[in-house]
Amino acid sequence: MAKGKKDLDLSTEEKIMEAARKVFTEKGYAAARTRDIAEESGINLALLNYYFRSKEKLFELVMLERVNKLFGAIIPILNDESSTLEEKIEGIAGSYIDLLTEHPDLPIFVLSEIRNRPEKFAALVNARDHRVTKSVFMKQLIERKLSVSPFHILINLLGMTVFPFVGKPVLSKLVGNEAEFDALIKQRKELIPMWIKMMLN
Amino acid sequence: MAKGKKDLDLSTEEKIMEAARKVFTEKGYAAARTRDIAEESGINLALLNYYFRSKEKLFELVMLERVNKLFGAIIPILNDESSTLEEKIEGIAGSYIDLLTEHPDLPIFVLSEIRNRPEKFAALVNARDHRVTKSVFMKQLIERKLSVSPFHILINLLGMTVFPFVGKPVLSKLVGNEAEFDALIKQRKELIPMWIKMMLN
DNA sequence: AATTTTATTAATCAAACGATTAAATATTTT
DNA sequence: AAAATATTTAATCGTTTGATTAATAAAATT
Repeated sequence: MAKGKKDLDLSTEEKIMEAARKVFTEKGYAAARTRDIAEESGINLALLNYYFRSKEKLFELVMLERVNKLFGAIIPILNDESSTLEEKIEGIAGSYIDLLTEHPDLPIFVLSEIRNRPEKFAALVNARDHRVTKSVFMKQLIERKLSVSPFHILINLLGMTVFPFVGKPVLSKLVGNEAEFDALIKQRKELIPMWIKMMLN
Repeated sequence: MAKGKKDLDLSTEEKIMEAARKVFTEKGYAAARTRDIAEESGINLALLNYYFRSKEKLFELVMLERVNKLFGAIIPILNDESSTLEEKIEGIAGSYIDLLTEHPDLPIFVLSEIRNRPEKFAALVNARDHRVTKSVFMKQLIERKLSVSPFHILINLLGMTVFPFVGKPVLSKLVGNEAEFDALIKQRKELIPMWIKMMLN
């Protein structure tokens, strides 16, 4: 075996990954130090390079996970052949709000890292591109013969759903405290589909 | 005079500020190097510290500018005593889209820096807090006796307006190219007020 | 049991980076 | 014009940071 791991003891390797997820997501690539990750996972600094070759490589793995998580939450819904347009709208708002309630800084992490180094991460997005653009969801929108581009509806759905999390550091203070803000967000699981459906006429 | 500048030749100081705006906004605080800023402004590295004491202090100035720009675009509109609710909605969508078309990475810059160091920048937001919360706009929303919290309307308005810029690196690829995406955004100046007004009933 | 491979540690390297210093040049004040 | 102050430069200092190395411990293989 090339490297005698991966059978049972993902232990050390997985401890590093877990710490990497946390530190990278909290601070972003540039501000995260390999020593932070080592300390967070309770391992020796050299082990990070032993298992992952470099900070950069480790980050790429974390980034890939995050992008997959972000796209993975909607792509299956967008492409479900058996659900109606309305059901998809409910599904997207619902599952995204659930996901982002658990991982509130997922979108801002991914978006700001992509913006910091677009060349590097363009491929990550492009690879998942068509599964949105040519989705059943988009076809169903087109069938409705809207007076505006279907992309507007998609942008509105994502904007109303995701933006509260992106703007959370600012918005939660406006609303009051974080608990009140979270309560508002929970309400939006049902409100957003209602508003979006209004736009379909 | 304590320091013999600020009469005519803001030249050097302003050259550094200009470069700092660009480099910080492009890369974020952590990834921006003082040497980048020096090179970008064509000055000697030591001048940065001579004029601004430290990278940190220089950044604080840039950050303050950015936050002011972001809030400054809506606070006057939110608090205009003479305009109707509907006019304010049109004004916010319009002026924000204009501002962000010129400075597309303003929101993601501010939001990600606040998220990276919330303690440091909490005060910046708090100071401008009440001018949103207790704005004429919010009062006008309350008068409408909506079935949902007025904050939902504010979040929707900001979400639909700002999110396209936050998500631009991803969304513009979905839509096609950047030009098409910009065209869509331009349409939204009139569409967003229409959608928001629908929500007021 | 001996040997080879894998895992882990402490120490350290080299480059990057923010910051400072001391000297030189320019500008302002007297 | 001389003196004082402000501006600019080149060189360099001290840390931080990603990465490596050499030695050791543990595990797997023979």
